[in-house]
Amino acid sequence: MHNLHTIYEKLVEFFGYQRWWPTFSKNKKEKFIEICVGAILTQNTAWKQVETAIKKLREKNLLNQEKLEKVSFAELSSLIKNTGFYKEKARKIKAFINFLKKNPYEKLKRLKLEEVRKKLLSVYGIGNETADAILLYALDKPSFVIDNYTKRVFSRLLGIDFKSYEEWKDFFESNVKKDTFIYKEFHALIDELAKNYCKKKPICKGCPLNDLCKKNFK
DNA sequence: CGCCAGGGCCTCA
DNA sequence: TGAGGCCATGGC
Repeated sequence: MHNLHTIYEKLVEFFGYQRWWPTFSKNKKEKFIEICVGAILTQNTAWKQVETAIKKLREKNLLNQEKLEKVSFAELSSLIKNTGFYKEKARKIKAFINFLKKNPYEKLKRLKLEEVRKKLLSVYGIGNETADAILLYALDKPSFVIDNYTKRVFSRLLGIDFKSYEEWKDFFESNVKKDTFIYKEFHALIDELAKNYCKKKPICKGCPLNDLCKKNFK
């Protein structure tokens, strides 16, 4: 049993609450769509690129189910071009919108986490991380999100290295209090640490977790 | 110029 | 079930 809460609290103290997922939309359903689309667009892509693409979609008033269904593949892919893998991502967004026709927001909110997770994973372009991001940030269900940043930070920090996504997820879910707010913040804070300090080439000077880190790069 | 970014699918052992 | 190739643009 690792006390991950000590790490969590140090991160909160250092970076402050992150209030993820960052969105422009205020309307509840638009926000839902924006988070899901953003989760697809950010696959292996810097968030900065996603912001500009989301802004373009928003300016064209495309951030709703009906419009995203109608918009042509060519227009959609051109609007998200800057995020890379743009044809793949346009296809993925279309697949997700199609999924929503049979599984609207209200239904997903009502269903149990595991049931929704299984459904999401069956959609083209939604893998483990994207599914968990949608569950946690778009549907407010306590599903811990594992990304490459999480693996990098914690393999250095604790000297652990699990093989599968499920093992990583289980590790966090069995060692962190099952709380949607904490799951959201913890993941966001891990990413913040990874972007600013625990980079591929780590910058250990000034890292808030220096005294806890096994690697202790100097 | 090369490396990297809030992954996932497909193929092939 | 795991490793490797592929998708691709933009920031630094």
